[in-house]
Amino acid sequence: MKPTVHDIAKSAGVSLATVDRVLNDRPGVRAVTRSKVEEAIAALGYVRDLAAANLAKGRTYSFVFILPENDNSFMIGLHEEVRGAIARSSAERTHIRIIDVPPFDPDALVDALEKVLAEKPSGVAFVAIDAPEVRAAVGRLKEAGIPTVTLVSDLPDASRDHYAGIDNIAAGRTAGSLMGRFLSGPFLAERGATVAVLAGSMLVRDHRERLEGFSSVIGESYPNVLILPVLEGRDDPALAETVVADALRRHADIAGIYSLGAGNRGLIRAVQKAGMSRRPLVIAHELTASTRAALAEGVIDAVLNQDAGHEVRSAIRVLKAKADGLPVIAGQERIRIDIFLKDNLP
Amino acid sequence: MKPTVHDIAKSAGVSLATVDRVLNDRPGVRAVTRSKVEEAIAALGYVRDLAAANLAKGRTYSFVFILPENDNSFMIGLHEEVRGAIARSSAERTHIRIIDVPPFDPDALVDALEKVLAEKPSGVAFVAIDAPEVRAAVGRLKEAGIPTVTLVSDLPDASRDHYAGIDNIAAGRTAGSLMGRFLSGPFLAERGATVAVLAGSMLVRDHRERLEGFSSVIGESYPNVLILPVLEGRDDPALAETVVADALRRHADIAGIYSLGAGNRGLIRAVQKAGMSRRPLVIAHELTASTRAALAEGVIDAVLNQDAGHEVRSAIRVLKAKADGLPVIAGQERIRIDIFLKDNLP
DNA sequence: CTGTTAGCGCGTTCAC
DNA sequence: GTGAACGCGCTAACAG
Repeated sequence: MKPTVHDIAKSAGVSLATVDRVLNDRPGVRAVTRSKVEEAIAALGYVRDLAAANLAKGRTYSFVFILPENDNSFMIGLHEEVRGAIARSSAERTHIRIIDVPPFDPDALVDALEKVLAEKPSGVAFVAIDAPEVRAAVGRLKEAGIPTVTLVSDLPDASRDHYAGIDNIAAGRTAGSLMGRFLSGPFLAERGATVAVLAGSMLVRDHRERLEGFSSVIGESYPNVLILPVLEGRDDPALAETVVADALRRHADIAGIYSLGAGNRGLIRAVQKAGMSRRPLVIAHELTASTRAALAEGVIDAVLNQDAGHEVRSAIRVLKAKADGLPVIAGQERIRIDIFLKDNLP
Repeated sequence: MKPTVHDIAKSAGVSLATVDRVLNDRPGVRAVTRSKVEEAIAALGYVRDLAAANLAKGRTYSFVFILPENDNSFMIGLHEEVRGAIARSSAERTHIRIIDVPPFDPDALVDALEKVLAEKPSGVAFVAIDAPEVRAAVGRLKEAGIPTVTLVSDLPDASRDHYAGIDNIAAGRTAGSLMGRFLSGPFLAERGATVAVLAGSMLVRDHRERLEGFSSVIGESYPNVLILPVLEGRDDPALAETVVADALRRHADIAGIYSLGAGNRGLIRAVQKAGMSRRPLVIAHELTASTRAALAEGVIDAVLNQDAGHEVRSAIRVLKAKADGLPVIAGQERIRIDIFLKDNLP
């Protein structure tokens, strides 16, 4: 039988209340008594039953997700995953709330973080914007003892407790590797090839990192590949279509396109309309309805993906663990860079 | 406040015991009373607190994992993951036990399943062998109301409740696609290329399925690629080395190797020793210490992987859910076909 | 058929 | 400082 507080009390010759004070290290216990209890705990190999403890405390975890009200498919999917978690949370003793903030707006994010701080929830998850004010706000949360998790986009050197997202440099490198290898045959040979990169904005950290990874692999391993100046589509389908169409017109020799941001609907349309004799090789991020269809049709050749559902569930698990002062299972919380070809679509 | 059994009892004008009988649909309640209670439950939107219920019941889930005592890295890793789960399970009210069985031995597996059936655990996970006796044994477990999950290798048309593993046909197709695209440049062009396939044994279903997927993609999309007769290495490094070395000697033009089973240490040695002017393109399964090193060094070009940790955790979650009659989160239980290049190694 | 009562393992008053 | 007693939400005896 697993030892309980009763066993400890008996073994240490004290009462339940004293054991409890030691367990939750509350004041009002003499050092001698305390160590007696601690010995008993160690000797019996006691592990506290968290479920029973939470029941007795009537504890309920309250988590807040701060999400940008972006209207690209990925962010919409992320919202949905959080809503799914909310729907399920009735069964677990967990309350989750979403706060929407305007995208790419550090001040709005800081405002939201401040409001959250006042509520003193059990934990906060948010899509970070890489700005000093944001880091300062996170610091205040940490001081208040509120666990924080960054979601999708990280806040380096900050005091967040965990990052639930992919390694964007590695993602960019992976894209570069695939691009280089896939191009090797039909285009590269001896002549070299030209590649376009479509980003949302170079102001966002994850986009910068992906570009960095991509460029470095191309530079190291595929010197015959020329990368054109980055196109910025602001994660907006309409704008993306325009800039891609324009680029395809001006550079008839574009052999590949790496889309490292969102707004892929526009990219897909531009490629389809271009009606080139030989389609460029396209590698994009995030598996959505449109990228999935394009992959199946052969308009896109590979999709790198981060599993939003995994990110949300992971954030919740980590926040709960941090709130309880428990360790996490590292392997379970590592967000993979999924690579999808048309052959391994889920 | 979340409604409790007390609220229902009051609202329905009955006692706690009656509410409990209805909730766990136990006999001894008049239909009228029952429906009164059910109405109250629906009206109040009651959801039972599983943690409290388990506490009261003193319930502890007991799960059994039946694993082949194979000594390849993947199976060893799988064992480790289960042991990790066992280590963690002290905190949760869960008991997990491992039964080792000789590999590729249907009778031994059936024996183990029978023994397990006698114990009446809360659930069973096992690496299936595709044989009628095994299916029959699983049927008996189902009749006894014991949830079953197949692990890594499935049992089609059987009454297992869930399969925690990858889609091996899709994995084979993915390998085929990568092989075709990666080869397109340096070799294929117009001349065509020769590819070798190394399997463990064609008697195992997952190996057969991978080959099937691989061959069909090559056949459909890369008619210039010639697949040599399958080499069987019995998942044994020494034998694998022999057969691969032999194949490389006899076919100087081998441009690619797809290793769809285990024993990759041997394959890697053979390729390294061959000292060919131009190394064949190698795609293998399962990320282990040796395949990881080979990937980093460029001896292997891509590794398809199934996350053993995910499979084990998923199996446990599913077994628990089935034992409680609860639904699972489909997205969380889908085992991905991970693709690793040297750039996205975890 | 139905209700009463005593716990499950733990946290929290209150007295002592 | 320390201990006894009650309750969290639920189940499991045992009465009636």
